[in-house]
Amino acid sequence: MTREYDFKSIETRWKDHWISTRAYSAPDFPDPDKKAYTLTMYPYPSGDLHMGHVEIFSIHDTIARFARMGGHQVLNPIGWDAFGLPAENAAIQRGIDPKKWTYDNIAMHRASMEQLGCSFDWDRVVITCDPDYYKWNQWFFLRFYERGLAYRKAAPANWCPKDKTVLANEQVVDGRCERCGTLVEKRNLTQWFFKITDYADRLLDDMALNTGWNDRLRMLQRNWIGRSHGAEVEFELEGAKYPVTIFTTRPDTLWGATFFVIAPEHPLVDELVRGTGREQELAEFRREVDSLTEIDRTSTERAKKGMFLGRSAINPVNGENMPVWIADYVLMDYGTGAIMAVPAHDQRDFEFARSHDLEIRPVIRPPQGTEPDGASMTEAYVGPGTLVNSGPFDGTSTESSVEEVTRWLESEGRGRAAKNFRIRDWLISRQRYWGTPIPMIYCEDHGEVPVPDADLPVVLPEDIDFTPSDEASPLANAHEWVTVPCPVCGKPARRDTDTMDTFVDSSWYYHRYLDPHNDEMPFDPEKSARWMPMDQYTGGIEHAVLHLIYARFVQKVLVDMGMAKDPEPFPNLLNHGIVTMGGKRMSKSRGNIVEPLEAFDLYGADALRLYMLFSGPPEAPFDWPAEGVAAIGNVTAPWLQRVWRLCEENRDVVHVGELNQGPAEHALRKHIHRTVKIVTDDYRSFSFNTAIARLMELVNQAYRYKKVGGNHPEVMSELVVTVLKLLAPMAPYLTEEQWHRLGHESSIHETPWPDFDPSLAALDEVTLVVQINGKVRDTMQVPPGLTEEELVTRALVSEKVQKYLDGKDPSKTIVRPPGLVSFVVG
RNA sequence: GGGCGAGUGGUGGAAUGGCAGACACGCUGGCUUCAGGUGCCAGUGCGCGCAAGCGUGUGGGGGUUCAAAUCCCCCCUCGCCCACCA
Repeated sequence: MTREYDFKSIETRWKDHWISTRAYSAPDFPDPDKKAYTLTMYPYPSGDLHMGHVEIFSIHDTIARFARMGGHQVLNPIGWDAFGLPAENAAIQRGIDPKKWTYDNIAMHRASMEQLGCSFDWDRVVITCDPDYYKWNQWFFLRFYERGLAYRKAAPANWCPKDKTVLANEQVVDGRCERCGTLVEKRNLTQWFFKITDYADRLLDDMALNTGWNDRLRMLQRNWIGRSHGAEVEFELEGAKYPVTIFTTRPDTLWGATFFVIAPEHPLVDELVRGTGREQELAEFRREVDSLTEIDRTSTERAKKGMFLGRSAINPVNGENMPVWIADYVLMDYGTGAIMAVPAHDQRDFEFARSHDLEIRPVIRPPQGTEPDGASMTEAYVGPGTLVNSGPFDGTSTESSVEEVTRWLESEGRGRAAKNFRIRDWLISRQRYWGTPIPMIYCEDHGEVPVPDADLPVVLPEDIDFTPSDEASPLANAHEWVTVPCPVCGKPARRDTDTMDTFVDSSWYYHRYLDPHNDEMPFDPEKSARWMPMDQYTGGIEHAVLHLIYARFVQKVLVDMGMAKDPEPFPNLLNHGIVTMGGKRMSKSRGNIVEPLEAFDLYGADALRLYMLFSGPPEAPFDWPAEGVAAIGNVTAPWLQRVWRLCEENRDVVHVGELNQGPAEHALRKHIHRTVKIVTDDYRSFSFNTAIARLMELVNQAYRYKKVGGNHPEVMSELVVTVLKLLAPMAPYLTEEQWHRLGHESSIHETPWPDFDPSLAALDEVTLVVQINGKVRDTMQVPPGLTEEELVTRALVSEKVQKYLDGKDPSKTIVRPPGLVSFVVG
């Protein structure tokens, strides 16, 4: 009796069963040879799950379940990135308690994850807004402070006027706030930083250890860290007490330096201008620069503005005087904020020299042609060549000149080899409420005093007015909380009222899963070492320069603290593409949301999972078709029905007697074993769409076999069991249900992955393709394993081939076993 | 301005030097059905042809090769990253 595939009751039943039996709980101490730590980036709980989550969870859960069936002990935890602005904004706009809002959303998320069939270990949930978690953010902050890796400084910071908080450089995209798109302003503020720049070299060099990263991600990080090699050179400046250091990647062009430029904000500028009578002019120039937005200021389209300071600098290589300028194209926060200008060989300097009538002196002669002439050049020459007008280095090739000049500078005591980085220290202070309080106290007598470990956590006060303002952080409104005795002297002091960037939370959470209930330490390094490094991480490419760079940095600090052993935490990372509809990110205001709940209701979790997996490779972006959820009803839902019926119709087949196979059975068995081989490879390379395609072919073949009267019990039994197992990681519910209907007591997800018999998986004929002059002229079926001579003989038998050869002998014959012969004739 | 990636039927995609379009969706026709839906079967890149077949075809142009979606050069389009980065 065939029963309908009632996915609703099946999915609900198994979901509850897996939860109540804690089916996916992992041990603390796994067998080192069998452990597999699979993780997906924890979500931010703003509302319920959306289709982007569904895609990543479908991919990720398939990977975790495949590892489990492959005989691994799998740790597959989940948690929530629960601090952050959306909770606070919901609170401000709708008067909801941010904590309640967050936990309500987490509950919705969790229900949807369970419904989707995610094999998470629910005993290890980590929620970052829980004091048991953020206590350890504070503990790490104090350890960083002790190691000189957390420091406070006044600096121009990126300020988002809408969110009313500062942002890290990584959170500013094209001069705008990454979250809300508002133009970012610069503000001078005293803020806490983590010294990620100390780790810049290691962050770059250790990337080689991340063998399971794609090139795109590597490149994004490399660009962001932005290491360049060159030299630091010291210049004496008239009117300055100390020499000024510049960084250049082209020390070999030093003899072509004809002026010196400093950033307008450089602290030295006031000192230099004092007494030159140009103070008024300077103030005006700065006002003009200040009035520009960051976007305008850094636009290469704009003409470069500058002002002569009335001072000169001495070129250390030849003692020449060069005029000192300030110009808006020199940036305070890159390099040293000062440059030597070589207009003949740098396009920016060239443009500036032309518009301000400064000398252009070529010092590189191109390999061909003549020495450029400064007066007639139309653009800077940046190519290779031979040094000229360069004192002792005349005649040196640019291939070696950078190195040689640097050595010379070092021996003369005028400079040294240097590296420069684009990456800035990580600004972690936020002037917002819903985050980890920074555990520092400011005392009139003792300055900044760390909160003693014994007083952790510094708990976020509740019931305060958290409306943000331009003047103070919301926590400043918690007057009773702010005022605290100084840990040193006991006199009244004030707490830091800023909270930490939420990326601090996510930079070490993957260790907390390994010891989630520890109240003595953030995690026991022993326990962590049993599961780390992570075996497979999955997440979005949008975190390429945010989470992934911060977490790698913190991991390296953990190594230095002796709390971790692996320099790289995530050697294998799978990036999934973004999910859109009509090419646009789904959002309520656009009305282009495809709802997971509707999909669960109409087609079931298995059909939804399978649909996401079948739509293309995991890395590719995924654009929902216009029909929305209904697409599932056309694609994977009917196919699952087909699988269901196949199982039901063959449920009663049992092993009976000898395996007397006819040719049809033999062909079908071969198909089964070939499918196991190919689908297993597809799983390993995350090619789930083709794995599903191969399973569809096998199921089609089974229906065809039955249609012609095939009914061999053993072969059909093997087929049904194999299809169920190969499908189990992707469609966990249907396969579990059918597994039990076949009479098994235990879960299909705990059974071993199927093996294949290589002799059955091998093809027993191959298609021989015969080409003449590069065109396919005939194909024929031949046994595998023929020698090259035999293949040629077979090819020549063909009438079509003979027709195209037209009696001529091939002038060339190429044979590529197992199935290609190519003739070339006259 | 620099760098990286992509461009294949009506659609999602497959093939990474060796039969282009696997597997699906859609569409067309047929069977089942009172009908709709479901289910099942067949066809489906384009051109000519009743068909067998022939030609043609992976953004455009050129090249390498017996053989190119795949490798190389130029161009176009789209996406992403970096960007007055010294």
